[in-house]
Amino acid sequence: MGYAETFKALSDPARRQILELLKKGPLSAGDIGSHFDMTGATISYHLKILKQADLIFESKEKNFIYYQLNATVLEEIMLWISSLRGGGKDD
Amino acid sequence: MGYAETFKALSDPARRQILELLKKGPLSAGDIGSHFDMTGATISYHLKILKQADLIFESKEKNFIYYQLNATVLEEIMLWISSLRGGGKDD
DNA sequence: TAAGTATTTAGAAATATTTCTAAATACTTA
DNA sequence: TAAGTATTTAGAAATATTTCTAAATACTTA
Repeated sequence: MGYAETFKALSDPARRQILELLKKGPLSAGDIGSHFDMTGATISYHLKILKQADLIFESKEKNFIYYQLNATVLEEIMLWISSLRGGGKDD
Repeated sequence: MGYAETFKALSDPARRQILELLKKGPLSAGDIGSHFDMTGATISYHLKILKQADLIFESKEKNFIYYQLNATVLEEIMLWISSLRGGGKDD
């Protein structure tokens, strides 16, 4: 909720990479963490930022928490950027 | 040069507003500043960030420095976001 | 219930960001 | 050249961000 939150979330390389991983499908926090050289606590922090920006959502299953990409907010960002470029038009 | 720089630049409300002002055409640093409740030095700082992110460029004329929007980087950002949503497709 | 696995939360330390004031630069015109 | 206008740079202070370690929570299964 709010462009600042979204852009700030997207400004970190680790968080962008998390989104790219999630593009292929849901992953648990642990799975995500295995791709990074960071502690689980730090991964958890980044996931929280992404969650707060509504860029991902979670679903709990058994002992895991699975994270998924949420495309809705990305659309809004695209619209904002579009309006900047063309004044709302095509190009 | 680099998504981090671009998204970081876009994460600040004042900087986004500067881009929106610039959408209508070039403005001097002073003109831009008149829209904000900040010192000229702070405006200058934000302009530097936007410049470094290649979101704007400047042209000197007389005693003024005029700033203009640079749409090129916005395209790149749009592509990155697009690839996240659809894997490169339409939706 | 007890022990184990997955993840988050709390708190601290290091670093980055934002803003200001004061001074410096750059250019214009009298 | 001198004085004025526009803008940036330097340095400091306040705040925010990122990362860690240690502890807490939540759930599962023996």
